[in-house]
Amino acid sequence: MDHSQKAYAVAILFAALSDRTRLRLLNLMDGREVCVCYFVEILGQGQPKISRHLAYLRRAGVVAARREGKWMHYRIVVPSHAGAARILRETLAVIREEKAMQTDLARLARACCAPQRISALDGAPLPAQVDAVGCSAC
Amino acid sequence: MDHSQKAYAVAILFAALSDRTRLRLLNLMDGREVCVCYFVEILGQGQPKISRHLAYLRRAGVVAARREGKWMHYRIVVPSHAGAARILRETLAVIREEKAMQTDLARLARACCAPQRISALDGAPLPAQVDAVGCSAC
DNA sequence: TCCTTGTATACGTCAAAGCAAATGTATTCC
DNA sequence: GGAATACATTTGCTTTGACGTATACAAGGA
Repeated sequence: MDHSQKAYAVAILFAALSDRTRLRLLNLMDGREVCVCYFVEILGQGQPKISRHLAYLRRAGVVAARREGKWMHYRIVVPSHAGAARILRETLAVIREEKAMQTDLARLARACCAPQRISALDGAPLPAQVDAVGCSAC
Repeated sequence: MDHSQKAYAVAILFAALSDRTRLRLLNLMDGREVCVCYFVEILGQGQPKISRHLAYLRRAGVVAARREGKWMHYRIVVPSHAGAARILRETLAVIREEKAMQTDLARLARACCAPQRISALDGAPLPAQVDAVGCSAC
């Protein structure tokens, strides 16, 4: 889906960013490609709920998914609308400063150190650093 | 209402910004204090609709209202949450570049030149420049 | 006091979006 | 091939929000 030419691009981005769970997901994906099972573990919320919010972000063109065997990896994509890209970058910087978001990241880091100690993550691919790129589908 | 201490401050701001009409209103208020009747005239939408969106922005702590006789003036207030303030500033800068937003501003400028030629604006107080300030109620 | 004007809110309707629980699908392991 | 795993989607329900219409409120003038 490409909202770049629409005058509504900015409003659509804001709708995607107007939910706490989605902001937490984006914070975890900031600079990383993360497997769904990590989101479920870190946020401590049901898998269907996580999946629904990821689908919302995907429809809004804010994240992209990649399949690797049975695992799905999500990463942030830079919106093709330049203004939306600026706002997203600023947003990520702002939420990074929140205590709760730092807690999420700390939990992610800790889980990555010993994923085999968390049964749900045993065998799952580790989050990997990525550089922000545009969506290949756009 | 003070959202500054809530972890939800950013999500609440985004909800306020996720509507096209509200973005247009904010764009018109950028640097100006504007009377409701001008919004109705420039956007060409029903007065209750405008009023409801202004109330939404007020509840979200993004704008403040001031009464002058029977006229109500609205202006942007800088959110007390520092991150929200940054995002709002960035947002205003982004939408300012949109063609449609510039058209709105041009219509506002033209209406201000000869308000007496537009019956709905005859006698109404002109928009006046303001500098962005915090909400006095906070 | 009544009337007009400017603005706000209430009401009813409709669509979107949130959640939990259940079900479906794709992939891997044995 | 069959079970198990990892996600996605559907279902049913509730909440939220956008809209138009109608009405209430507030201020100023007759």
